[in-house]
Amino acid sequence: MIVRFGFVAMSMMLQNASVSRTMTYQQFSRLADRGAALRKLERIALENLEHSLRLLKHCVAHDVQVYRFSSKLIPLATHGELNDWDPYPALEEAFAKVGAYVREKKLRVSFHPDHFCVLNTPRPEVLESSVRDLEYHVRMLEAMGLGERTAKCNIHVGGAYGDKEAAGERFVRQFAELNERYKGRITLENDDKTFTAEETLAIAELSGVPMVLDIHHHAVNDGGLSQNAVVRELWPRIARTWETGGGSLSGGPAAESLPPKIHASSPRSEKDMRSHADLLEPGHLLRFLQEIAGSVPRIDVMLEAKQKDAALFQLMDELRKRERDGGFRVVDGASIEI
DNA sequence: ACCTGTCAAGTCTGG
DNA sequence: CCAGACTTGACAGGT
Repeated sequence: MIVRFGFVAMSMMLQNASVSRTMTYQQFSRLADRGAALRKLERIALENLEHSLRLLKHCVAHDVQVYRFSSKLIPLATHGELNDWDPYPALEEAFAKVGAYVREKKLRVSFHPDHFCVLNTPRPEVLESSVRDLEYHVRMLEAMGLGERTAKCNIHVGGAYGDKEAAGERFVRQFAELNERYKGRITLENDDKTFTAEETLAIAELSGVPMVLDIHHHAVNDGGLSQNAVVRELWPRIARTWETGGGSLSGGPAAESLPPKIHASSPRSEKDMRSHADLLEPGHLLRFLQEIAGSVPRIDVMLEAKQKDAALFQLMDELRKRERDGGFRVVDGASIEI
């Protein structure tokens, strides 16, 4: 099984390469000339896109093929007071350039809309803004020219609202009502407080979307399910959610589908088990990979460590040291065979 | 140059 | 019903 490692958004190694530069709404609204203010937002977005391309080149230079874009590429993009603003004429070229590079280098990229995108909310106005947030992310992938088979938006199920079962059912119901354009883009990830891996998987299966297993979230929110049971009972089903490439309605030939993806991070400390540590302690991840090694030919691991790319390269250093008797082979700067 | 409170957005808890 | 925590990178305004 080939394991590729990736990281999230920013680099701790490149200087002056922020991919999340922004402007507060208060600052925006203070500018007298609204047109000029919008041009300023567009210039910030262009800078974020240029830096994203720099990040991708940095990835390629170090064999990294898995990368998650920042969600903050276009500042204030989904703000209610800016509904009339279309930033794309100014950004089309920059997005196309990023997308062309992704395709040329065959990178696997994604977005992770954050906790404001809650598709299982009981509040209509929150659902509406969640769909707007989804539209924002999907539109960026489309502007990059990346198809739904390869470029996804990963989200969580959402809140429990005092009745987790009903909340899960509401996700399935409200997801089913979404435009096909969004459905084919979504992957679902278990979270660290509410929806466990088992619960998330059931919802992902009903919705026909791939599931991203976060093994750190599972460790702190396992719902009483042992690590063994995850490997034996859950993993084969999780792997199956990836076989159609996402969405039973939009499923295509398996050859076009993505390898399963998991998230890995280490707890910050014994007292603070949920927060992410600076680096990844490889023991837990290696044991998990070892146990599922026969199940799929490829898997991608998104590292969610505070030190981002630096943590990935530190991990690879560590893996090179353990290679001899670790039961795996280091393939290149960002992948192993296990 | 550096530090601190704040940021558009949601949910949960505790008062 | 409302304030504060949660969480994150970066801004904004101060020294």
